[in-house]
Amino acid sequence: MSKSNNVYKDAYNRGLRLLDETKSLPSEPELGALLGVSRTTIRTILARMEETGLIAWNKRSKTVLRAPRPEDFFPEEETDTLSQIIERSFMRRLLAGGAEAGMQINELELAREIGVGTTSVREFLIRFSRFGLIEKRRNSHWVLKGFTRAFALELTEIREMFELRSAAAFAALPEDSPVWADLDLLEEEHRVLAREIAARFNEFSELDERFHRLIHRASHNRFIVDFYDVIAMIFHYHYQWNKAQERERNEVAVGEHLAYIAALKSRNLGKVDAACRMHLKSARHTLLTSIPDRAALPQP
Amino acid sequence: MSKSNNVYKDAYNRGLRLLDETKSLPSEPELGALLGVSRTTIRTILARMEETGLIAWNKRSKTVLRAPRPEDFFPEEETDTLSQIIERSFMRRLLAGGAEAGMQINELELAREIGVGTTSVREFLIRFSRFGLIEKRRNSHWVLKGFTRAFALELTEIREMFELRSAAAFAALPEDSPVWADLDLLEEEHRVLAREIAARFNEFSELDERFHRLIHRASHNRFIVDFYDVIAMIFHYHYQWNKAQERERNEVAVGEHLAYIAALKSRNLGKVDAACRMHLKSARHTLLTSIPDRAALPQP
DNA sequence: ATAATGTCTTTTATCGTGAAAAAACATTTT
DNA sequence: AAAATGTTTTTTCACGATAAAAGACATTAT
Repeated sequence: MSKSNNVYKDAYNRGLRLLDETKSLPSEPELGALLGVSRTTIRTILARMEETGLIAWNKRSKTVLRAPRPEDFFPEEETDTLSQIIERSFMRRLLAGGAEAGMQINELELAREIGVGTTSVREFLIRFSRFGLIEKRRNSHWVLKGFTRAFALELTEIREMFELRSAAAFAALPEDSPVWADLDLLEEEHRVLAREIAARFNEFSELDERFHRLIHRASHNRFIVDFYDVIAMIFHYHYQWNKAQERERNEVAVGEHLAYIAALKSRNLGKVDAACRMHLKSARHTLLTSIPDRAALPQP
Repeated sequence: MSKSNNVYKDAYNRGLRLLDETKSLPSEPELGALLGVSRTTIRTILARMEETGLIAWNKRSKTVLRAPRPEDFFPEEETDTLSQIIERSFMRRLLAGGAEAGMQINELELAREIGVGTTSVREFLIRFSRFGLIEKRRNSHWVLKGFTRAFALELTEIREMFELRSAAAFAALPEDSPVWADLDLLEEEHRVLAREIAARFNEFSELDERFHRLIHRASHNRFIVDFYDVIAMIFHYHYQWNKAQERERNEVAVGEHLAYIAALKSRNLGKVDAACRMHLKSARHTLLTSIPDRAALPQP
């Protein structure tokens, strides 16, 4: 079982949704661009669609025969990347408690437990190491540094530094920059969400990420932009884990975002700075209150 | 050839140097701690030392029989880690020119060219990606972003942000912090180097790194400390590549460091800020002048 | 002539395997 | 009893192999 065909399965599922919209499918290169996969994969998808009677396929003509049924879709869990699977397992262990700082991480054990090869686990750990939560001992095991208060403080310190700078850069962008239109769109989405917050508060975190990424992009600095990956990752798992007062928190945050957006649109650096600080302060507070305040272990 | 024994060879070479100093070697665990390897490796080393008549080994007694000769050492190139080998090859290609931004990086080709397995190359590229010079296209090749002017500017922007903050944190450290002693030692090393700069200017870059790392450590922020790896890596290869006016540049830098150290010792935040800015400005200038100013490619 | 399809080649992603190195356990020595 | 040595087990590192996916080339249709 050297490589799973999740790319094909995921693209196939997304391809099924196209069938609802049209009577016939576009050309293979076009489909490839649409689904973000190569023609090779597209042809495998088309072959199966033909086989299951979804389309009639003859060279250029790809006529839709019937609408896809639920059973046509591949199961969700078969469409995940290996690294997604590993990440989820790893984070579950990490957040499930019992993951004390200083603990050793065993590649082989992890691989066996998840049921994958060691190579994939190694590569995951290397990628993951940039989040600052684990560290490699040369020629030996990884060490867990722990999702501690210190970690959260270090993370938010950088976040604040970067975001204040990005926000200032954003406000200084010329009138005709396309980001202002993006910001308007985001503002509208925020307003809609604010109105229906009671029912849709759990949609906030996705909006949050898009908003902050837009701002960070104004820095035109790859290190700042990339650092948002660390924040996004932490917040993603943090929110899965800590649902306390989620609605209230998100409601407050939406309000802060709107104030922040207004400040940006005013192009008044003082106001931008104040609104940004205000929001980051409460984001930090939220993160910190959710971390159990156990003493950090001494560094070995 | 599944794994080279470079750990053993490197530790063996370092172990040989111990023979000059004593008549008999310490216990196995002690040797392990000294050379930073496991007892298993120590025993392999001792076995060979016995075989080649360097020591007489019987349980606890490890008597030195003769001084090591040049031919006792393993060749330098056999002591390198695979990742060092790959890094060197990769950077040579990157700096040797012909490495335009936007160029594709082929794992298989790299592996074949260097004569290693693909896994090692993949792992290297993943680790290397945090330097911001390459980027992965999902399920496909890596893309070289290029060692461009933009890169240097983004790098130095972060560097300046981080170092100003670290320097301020450093100056605010209490009198009894051990860092002041470290700083005194470094200051003395700088003075010695300044005196003999004509002959020893090439020793500066190592001192430079130690100095800046000491300052960054005062931030107590893992992201700041880790970021220095990016800077160190860039400067390391940059200096190998660009030897123009090396002596003059280093002479100036030593002077700036001494002023910077004096400012830190004064604990006057204004002075620290000024000295730090002054030094970082000339560091940035040095880096920028060495980069050919070819137009950056449009992002795809 | 351009753009699609059909076919073949190359590259990436992942695994199992085996030697190097670390770590754990058992035994001996001081 | 503590610390060393001797022995065994486990883990890390790196490779070659193989299926999935991408990409390149050849052919055909508009």
